[in-house]
Amino acid sequence: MSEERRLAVLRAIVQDYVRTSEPVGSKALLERHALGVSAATVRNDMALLEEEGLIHAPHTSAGRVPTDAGYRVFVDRLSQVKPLSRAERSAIEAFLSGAVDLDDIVDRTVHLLATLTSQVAVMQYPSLARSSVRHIELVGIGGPRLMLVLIVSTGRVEQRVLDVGRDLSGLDGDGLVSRLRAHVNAEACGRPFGEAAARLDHLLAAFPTEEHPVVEAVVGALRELLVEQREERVVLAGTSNLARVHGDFTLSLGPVLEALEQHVVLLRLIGHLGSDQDAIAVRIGSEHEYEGLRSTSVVTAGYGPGAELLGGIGVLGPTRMDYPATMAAVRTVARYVSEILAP
Amino acid sequence: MSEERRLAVLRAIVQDYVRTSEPVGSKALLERHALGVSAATVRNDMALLEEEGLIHAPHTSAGRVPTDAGYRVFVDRLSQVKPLSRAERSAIEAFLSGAVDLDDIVDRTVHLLATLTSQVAVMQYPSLARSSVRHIELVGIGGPRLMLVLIVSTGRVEQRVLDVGRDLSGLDGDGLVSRLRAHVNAEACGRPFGEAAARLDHLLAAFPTEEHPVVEAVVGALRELLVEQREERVVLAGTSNLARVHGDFTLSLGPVLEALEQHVVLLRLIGHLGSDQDAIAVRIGSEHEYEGLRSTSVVTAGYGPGAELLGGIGVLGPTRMDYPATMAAVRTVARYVSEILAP
DNA sequence: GTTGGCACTCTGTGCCTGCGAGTGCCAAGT
DNA sequence: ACTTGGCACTCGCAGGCACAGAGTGCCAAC
Repeated sequence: MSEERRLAVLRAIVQDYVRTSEPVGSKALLERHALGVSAATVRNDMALLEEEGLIHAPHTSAGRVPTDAGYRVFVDRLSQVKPLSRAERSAIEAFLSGAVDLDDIVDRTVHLLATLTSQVAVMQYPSLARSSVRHIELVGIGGPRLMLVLIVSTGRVEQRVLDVGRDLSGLDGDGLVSRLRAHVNAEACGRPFGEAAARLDHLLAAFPTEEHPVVEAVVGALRELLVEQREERVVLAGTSNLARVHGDFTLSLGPVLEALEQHVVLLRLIGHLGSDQDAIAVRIGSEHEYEGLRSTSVVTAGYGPGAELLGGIGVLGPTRMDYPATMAAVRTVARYVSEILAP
Repeated sequence: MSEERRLAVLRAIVQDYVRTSEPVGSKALLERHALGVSAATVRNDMALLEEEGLIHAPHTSAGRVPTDAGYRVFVDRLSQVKPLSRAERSAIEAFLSGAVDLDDIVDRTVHLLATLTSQVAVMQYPSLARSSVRHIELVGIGGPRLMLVLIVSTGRVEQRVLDVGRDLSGLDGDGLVSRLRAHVNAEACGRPFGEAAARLDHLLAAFPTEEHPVVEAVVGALRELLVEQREERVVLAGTSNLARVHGDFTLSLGPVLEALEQHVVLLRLIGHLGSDQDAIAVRIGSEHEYEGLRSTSVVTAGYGPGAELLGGIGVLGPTRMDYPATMAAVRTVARYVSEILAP
């Protein structure tokens, strides 16, 4: 019994099962794959694979189905990411480079990935925490209310309205707002979030005492925006693709849809990738922490210009998915997004 | 045969069917509803109702199920929106008033509505077209690139980066940007979109000829933002509730999920409401234009401060839904949102 | 116009059977 | 020490059948 052939059998089983979504038997295997041995031998190998926990028979006398562990071995040792065709690559590039906006980039990317893989695509917005401040804008919007706009190096914009407790609409107010704007930008512009937040502390000294309440309100709100690195947004597309897979296999949609709604869960999913830029992470079925996703697999990659990691994108589908193709799609799209974000 | 009683029978059928989701027979009806007549009489009435197309028997000798037309009659003539309890109302108010942000308001609203009704909730962002300009900000972000930020009266922010074809980073550039900012705001601030866009045309005259290309680029981009009233965003929540209903009834999820992904479809759904602020619109099953939604019903209402209509919210569920309760929830939430957006 | 009764028509369920796919194991071959 | 062919065995699944139950439609009587 060669270890090598046994793994070849596993590979064949995974490939066939992904194609047909039906348990695959020894005979069917021989028809589609030139293994050079007889059905009986394959059966012996299958028995061993089952003992190792890599495949599993739904009932006595049905074909075999890969287990999560089986897919794991397949992904780690038996498959290689198959590169996309030239045509696909240029189509991707064309589609993505048409984007006008950060929102638009994100939007196009998830849709692209969803169509490309016919599965659910997820993308994390370029993370605030890892970005720097490009500009801060203050705008009086009537009465004591002030709008803060924070423009991030990635092109993302965060805004918040706050009440400074004093009417700013007069000329005095305008002057104060202008001075604030200048000082705030001088301290924060171009710096990464953590640093910018720290430097804002020294700002108070530059203003007369009677203006301190206003300055403090503004600085406080800005610190919140910067430090809190709040709600990292996630966008997804292709949910309807879930219905398709639901059709031909027992995948209860409820828990999965719930997971997709809970952005915290999604962020964990995408966030937990290694620091390595080019690595593709695959989480398979029971490997998931979140219970509702135990019947799905997720393929993720990080993106960002150069070695910097701004966020992650990924694809979610049934454990029975075409891993090589999906991994290729995710990797390629991640690369193009990185390029586009590179300014 | 009194018309009145026949409708009472219809009402009873709808109520029972909504509760049990099983075809309701004449005998079962008598047990739960005091109609004061015998089963045979009910059967006669049912036969007539069926002739009118208001109910329908899945097979000979199963109970009856309301048709879409039946639901229509029920909604229009047989039900009244049942007001929410005091406790519910104050819970809603508390939850919504905790919002800090426009994004947050929208987010909380959809989630609230989804939980309240256990169905899918949809909300249209306060529409740009019906809003006015609060402020426009121009920010040079290095080289020839300029960021436009449009702040809308509802608190929404739209931004776009554009290339003006000339380096703005020097002192000259700063001056130009400042003048542009001042002029643009003078023309557009406080005006509704259409008007603001029109007035921007006269701007060119205020600048020396050599600056015209830059001014034109900026004005062009602004016009696009204002006029194009592009992508009106829609947010939804509660998708996982679809799985529940899928469980106990034949509702193929695929087309519905597809519809939910196509924001254009959703906008149509919500947008097509009468101009009347307080009206609740109900579209039932086959009344939908979009085919994928033919097995669902949608309850929508408009919102906005005073008589102004800023957008719509709605709930989507199976035709077999609790219309009075859903309508009550939608209406109440719409009112609170209007209040919150009022200031 | 209402009621009770009766025959009829369905569906859903449980049970049995036969079929076929696929396995496990064994004994023989290389 | 593997590999191979053969054979008995095990299940799941589809089809056929009878049976019970729910519900209707219709009719004759009130």
